[in-house]
Amino acid sequence: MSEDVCESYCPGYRQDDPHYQELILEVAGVSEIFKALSDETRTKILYLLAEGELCVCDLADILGMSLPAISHHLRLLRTMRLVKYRRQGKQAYYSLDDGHIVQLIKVAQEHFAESR
Amino acid sequence: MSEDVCESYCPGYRQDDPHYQELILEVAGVSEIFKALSDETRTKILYLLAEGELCVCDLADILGMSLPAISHHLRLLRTMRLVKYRRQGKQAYYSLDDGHIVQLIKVAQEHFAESR
DNA sequence: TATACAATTAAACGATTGCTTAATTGATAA
DNA sequence: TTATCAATTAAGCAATCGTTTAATTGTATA
Repeated sequence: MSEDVCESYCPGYRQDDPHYQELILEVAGVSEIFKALSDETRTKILYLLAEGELCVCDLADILGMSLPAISHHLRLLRTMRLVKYRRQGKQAYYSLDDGHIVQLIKVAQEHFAESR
Repeated sequence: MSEDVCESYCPGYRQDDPHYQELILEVAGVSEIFKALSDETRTKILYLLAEGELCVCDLADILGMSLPAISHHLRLLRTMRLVKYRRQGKQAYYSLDDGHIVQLIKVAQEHFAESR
């Protein structure tokens, strides 16, 4: 809890300064987006769909995973409005619903490449 | 497993096309970065440190959490080379080691704001 | 010295995550 | 209709995660 913090605060930090509280409000909820991308399978799914729509079994084949596993991830991405789908016959074709996400992946990609 | 995929593949997808395998290699490992940001506390820590260095007890005070909890998160961010620290007296002052990360947070912030 | 305190570490826990297998739904084709 | 197959859903499970409490380390000061 916040009771057992040091009593001699660091220079530059004022406990009564609302500045820091405003800062953490700015990023509240943002990590939800990162949570969607924190799983490698989901990052790959989104990156693949950036090329064009794919059905669930194709994704399962490309990623070497089971249909339920992929379907599970797609449901999460669906509820987050990151992907959309259309049914055609037996298949369900998934595509990106939010193109910005791929930009986010590409930015992270650059950082990842630099830090090697 | 990849055995029970549909045998009638979707139009546009060729199983023997190496293109998709190359694609998923491009993003392999990238989700590590997102994992670091998938926890709201860690996102807030990085965002706070973008303003300037802070010691552990200040972070604990600002975020209303215990010292061990904050220390735990800082260790993870440290091993990922996202933050660095210097010791001065009893305190340990943490600061950003990778400024790019904040840019990543800000990009996500825009997307988050747009999707509301 | 001895005491105080910031910080880290260790152990333990409850909650969440990602996968599996099995059952179910929905749509096409025989 | 019946059979087939893509996709989803449900239940169960191991592994991981984030926190807590307690113990430990390291530094400064009385």
